[in-house]
Amino acid sequence: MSENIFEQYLSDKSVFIDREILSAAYLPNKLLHRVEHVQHIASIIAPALKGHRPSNLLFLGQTGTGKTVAARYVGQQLTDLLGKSSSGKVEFIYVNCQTIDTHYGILYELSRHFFTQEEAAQGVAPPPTGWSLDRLYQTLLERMRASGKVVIVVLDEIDKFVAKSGDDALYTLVKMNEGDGAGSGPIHAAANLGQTSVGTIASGSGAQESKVAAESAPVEKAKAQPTARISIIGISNDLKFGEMLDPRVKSRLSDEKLVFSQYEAHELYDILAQRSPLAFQPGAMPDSVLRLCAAMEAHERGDARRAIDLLRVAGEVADREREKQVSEGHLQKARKRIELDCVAEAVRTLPTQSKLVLLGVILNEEVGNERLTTGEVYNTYRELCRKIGMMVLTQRRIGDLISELDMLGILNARVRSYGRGGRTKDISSGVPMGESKRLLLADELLQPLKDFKARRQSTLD
DNA sequence: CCTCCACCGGAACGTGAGGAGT
DNA sequence: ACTCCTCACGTTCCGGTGGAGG
Repeated sequence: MSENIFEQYLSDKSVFIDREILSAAYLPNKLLHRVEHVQHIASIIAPALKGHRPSNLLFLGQTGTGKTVAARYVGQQLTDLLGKSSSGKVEFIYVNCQTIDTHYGILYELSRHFFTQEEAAQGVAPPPTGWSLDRLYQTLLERMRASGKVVIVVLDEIDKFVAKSGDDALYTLVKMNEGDGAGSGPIHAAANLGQTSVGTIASGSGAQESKVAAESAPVEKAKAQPTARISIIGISNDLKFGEMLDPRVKSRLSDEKLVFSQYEAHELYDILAQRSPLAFQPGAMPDSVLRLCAAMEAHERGDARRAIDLLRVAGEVADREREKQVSEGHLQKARKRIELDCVAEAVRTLPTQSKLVLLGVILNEEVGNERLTTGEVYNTYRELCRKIGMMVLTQRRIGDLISELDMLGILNARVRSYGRGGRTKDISSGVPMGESKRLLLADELLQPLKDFKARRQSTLD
């Protein structure tokens, strides 16, 4: 065996030319079916070119409806243009709040655009950790002012940020450009609402630019210092985001709201057809497969990202089967695989207690116990806990865990009444048994349960 | 129509971890 | 180092309930 085991893969022909085209990072040079959105956004942001602060924006819409790509696209266009005219008076910053979700983290991220590497080396620039929030905030604010730039910050998945750090944190961001003629009205009301942490920061900054937050003597114009001009574009796939926000944040953030709706089948098709020739070898991706892919996804959620993923995975399946062309069969297999991956991921990342509950259900079904009730699942769960020395939670709590698993689609549980038999949940597993059991037992803690058998319920006779 | 089972699910409370300010 | 606050996760308590069987 002198052949290298990887050689075959090297020499293998792939259906792909460039797989990256089908990744989330790829930004097409023309955005299909979002032309109006993009133009609207451009018209709102345009004042930045003249040094004015644009309104804040909120993009709402479910996943894969083009929110992020639209924002990035506009940012790209903007920086392209400024690159040519070399005026560089606008700073466009994209932050994904899924990875950066703390108050400090975001301010630090912004600061990185305003300090050079030398400054960071000299210790002048804010470090990734270590400073107090207040100091970081002040330093950044000063630098922003001095730069004279209009700063446009995209906060993708802004709901994650708010969930983690609270709307206070968001408030301080939105408030960075206070003193900017427009929208300086409601500060005083806000100051009253202000909670401790924001209170200190906000009033600190306010005092410095003599735009006092304390309700005494509001000085109307503080012209002496240049003000920071920040505009925030928030992106959320929670359509109700904003409603739950503190009113003072809400009123400032959602100057303009833009809703992205789901793509329809023909739109998805166009999007796929735009990328396909760049991503696949000529002839490797038949039109019929594109149409089917678009139709399948449109039927589910109209999520362009998923449709593109699906196409990529289908290509990978075809590659593995050494086919030169992607077929509808590959597409079906790809869909199954993606689905399975989702479930597997969900099961694997469950907390141990939930895993035990799920395992309890599966073990019961294995020995043929149908019609599981909360009580029965609880009994099995308790035995499992004892076996591995886990703390046994109360039935009340387990009831909640079962409901959570139901919401995740991992279990099916619905409340049912059996008359004198009582009112309880009717529980069954919603995932393939064998596969899930294997995943659960892969957890070290659950290893000792390998050979555990649930007791047969002595139900009806 | 009334009972009564085996839970459901809301509310209030306890606890420990972790972040932020002093 | 210390205090204060918030949050996630659980517990205890308890009124509520759909519907088969009397």
